[in-house]
Amino acid sequence: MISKTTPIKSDPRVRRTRRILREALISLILEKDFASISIRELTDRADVAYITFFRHYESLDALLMEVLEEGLADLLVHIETLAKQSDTARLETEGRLIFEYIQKKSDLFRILFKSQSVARIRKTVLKNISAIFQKSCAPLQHPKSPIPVRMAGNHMATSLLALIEWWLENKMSPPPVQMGKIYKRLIIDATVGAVMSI
Amino acid sequence: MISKTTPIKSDPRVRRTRRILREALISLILEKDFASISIRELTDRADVAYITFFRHYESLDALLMEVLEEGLADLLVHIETLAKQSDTARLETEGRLIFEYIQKKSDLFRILFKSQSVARIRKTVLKNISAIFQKSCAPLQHPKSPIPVRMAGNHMATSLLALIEWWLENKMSPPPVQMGKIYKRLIIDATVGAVMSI
DNA sequence: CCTTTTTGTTATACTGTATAACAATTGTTT
DNA sequence: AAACAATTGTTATACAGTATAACAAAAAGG
Repeated sequence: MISKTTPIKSDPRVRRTRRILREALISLILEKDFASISIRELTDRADVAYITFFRHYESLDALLMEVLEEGLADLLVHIETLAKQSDTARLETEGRLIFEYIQKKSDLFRILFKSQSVARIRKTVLKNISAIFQKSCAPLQHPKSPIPVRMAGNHMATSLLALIEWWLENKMSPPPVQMGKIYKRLIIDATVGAVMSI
Repeated sequence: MISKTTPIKSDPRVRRTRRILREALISLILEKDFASISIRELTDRADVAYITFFRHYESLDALLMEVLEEGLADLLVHIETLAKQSDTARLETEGRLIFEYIQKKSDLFRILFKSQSVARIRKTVLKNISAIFQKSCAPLQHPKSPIPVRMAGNHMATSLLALIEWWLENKMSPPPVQMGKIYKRLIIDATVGAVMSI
């Protein structure tokens, strides 16, 4: 039996099968809703035996998780470097880089927002982003502010994800340059302003 | 056969059955995840014949929809009266009323946020709230603002829902009075400020 | 009290998940 | 190149959950 928790295997057959299954799921999920996809449908698309799926993944959810985690990991890196900026010009540039990155991997982000069944994964991403913002927000906080730091972090994180989702639904317009500016004003400046005063 | 699209029926047996099914779903959904609830489980809990469910609803989704729509309708009314306010004092009071209302119907809102399968319903609620904010935001908008009105409305709506969700997860603390103030500053003032300038 | 409607009981078809046993194929090692 | 090990494919089967049909029992309304 193959370990279902260890995706890294030296056997080329295993790597091939897992890759084919991932690709098949992505192609299916961009066509129809995740909840309506069956394992049989997936293995047919992947041209792989039905039972082979179970030899690698516990469920479709687990496969989807692998697909998303694979691609979403470095979004956090982008946001982290961005959150550390305090210089206005650099803040806008880093904001632009985020939206350019999303543009490049838009298929993946569409899946993250479209699928109704990835709420759990989305929540994990949210928690990570929120933690990053909290760190950069804490020193700016007014000591008597009525807004808790955790709340401010959550506000910025959810706002960013919502902005990204809105942008994807609107055919990625306006372009990243302008989105960088909007991001700075609507999320960073606005929240920091609300948090700095009493 | 009973019409599945007309919930209002004079027959007391029908009203009773539908009410029992709604209550059974609520009690189940507060115990476990919606996705893991089967129709058999529901009818057992409701002490109703299995087939009776299909005589009234097309799917568990449809039943959940009815449960949520029933209770969420007047949240929109609250938000609408709130969005029309421009007076600072009244804005905070109306904000407080929203969170007091959520406190009263917290079970319902927990379901809205908890269930992974209600993304569609949540999206409908979001669209409605967004439309309300857009209307009240449009006249304040600077003509040369880089932020589209639809984006601002979406930002305020998602922020409000995220704030409510965060609040429920944090045992409804701080109390509604303070949440009203936070709402005003973090969502209304911050967004209006971002939208008014160039 | 009699008719209509709803609900319950039982049986059945169907879809999708999950696993087992064994054959066929592919990769690795000597 | 041959031998061995691991993976994949084929076929069969058990099982849970959805969905419907036919008929009996119960409840509602005139």
